[in-house]
Amino acid sequence: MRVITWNVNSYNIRKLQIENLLVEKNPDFLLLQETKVERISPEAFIKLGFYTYHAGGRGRNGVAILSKHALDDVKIGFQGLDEEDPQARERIIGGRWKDLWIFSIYVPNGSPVNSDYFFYKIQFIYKLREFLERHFTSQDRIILGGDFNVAPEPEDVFDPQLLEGQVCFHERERKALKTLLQWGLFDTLRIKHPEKRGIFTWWDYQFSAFKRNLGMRLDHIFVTYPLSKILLEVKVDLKTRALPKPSDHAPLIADFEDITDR
DNA sequence: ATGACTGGAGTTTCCAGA
Repeated sequence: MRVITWNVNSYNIRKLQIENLLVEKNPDFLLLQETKVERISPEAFIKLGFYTYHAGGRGRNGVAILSKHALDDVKIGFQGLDEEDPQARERIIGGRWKDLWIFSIYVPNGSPVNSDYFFYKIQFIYKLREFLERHFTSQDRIILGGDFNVAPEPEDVFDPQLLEGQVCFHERERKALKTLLQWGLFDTLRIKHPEKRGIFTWWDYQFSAFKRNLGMRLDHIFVTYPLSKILLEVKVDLKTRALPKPSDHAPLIADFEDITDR
């Protein structure tokens, strides 16, 4: 079973790259963020053998799951946040296949640091933990994939001294993310690559950042314990980031043993 | 040379991204 998460930075611009990724990488689930559109027409993906689940808005945000398997109990937004903020409905979509729950998540960017938006970002992450507590236990099979807009550790940014206190690497953001993980989630990339530096999923469009590998690891596939035990490999798809007209994020790919009924 | 990017909205320049 293969899961890919990718912040596409505009569905319209990246549509062909998305189709190529489905064909070449053949995932069971492709989680998308920043579709920036209200609607995604499912026809092209049906032809490739994928169901489309999308929650988006005009011009920004937007999350989707392209799935080989029909999802039941599709959830959009979550209680405790979307009453206060309609945008939360464009930031999380999930569904169930057999006893597996899978979510595509786009955490707010939060810039600038210490603005209202920054604290909304922090609150979003804590509310996400409350959402998990309310609906699941850490023994359930759950995959949370997406753009979390937080680099968890100093190893996850190109220059921790330079970036300390900046958005996406601020102490408060990292603490919130740690609290989320402590509910019972495992960072799949670090299970397979515990010590490696310089593994990133986002590079600025400016400053030839990709070529110089000046990036951050902001996109994650987090899973509960039962899935961590059947994890096979995790890697960043650098080839897609190196294409002409790329997203500023690269796809992150996690492979698992096929799940069995239990 | 002291810059340098991309996408969307919507009309010529601003906002957001991270």
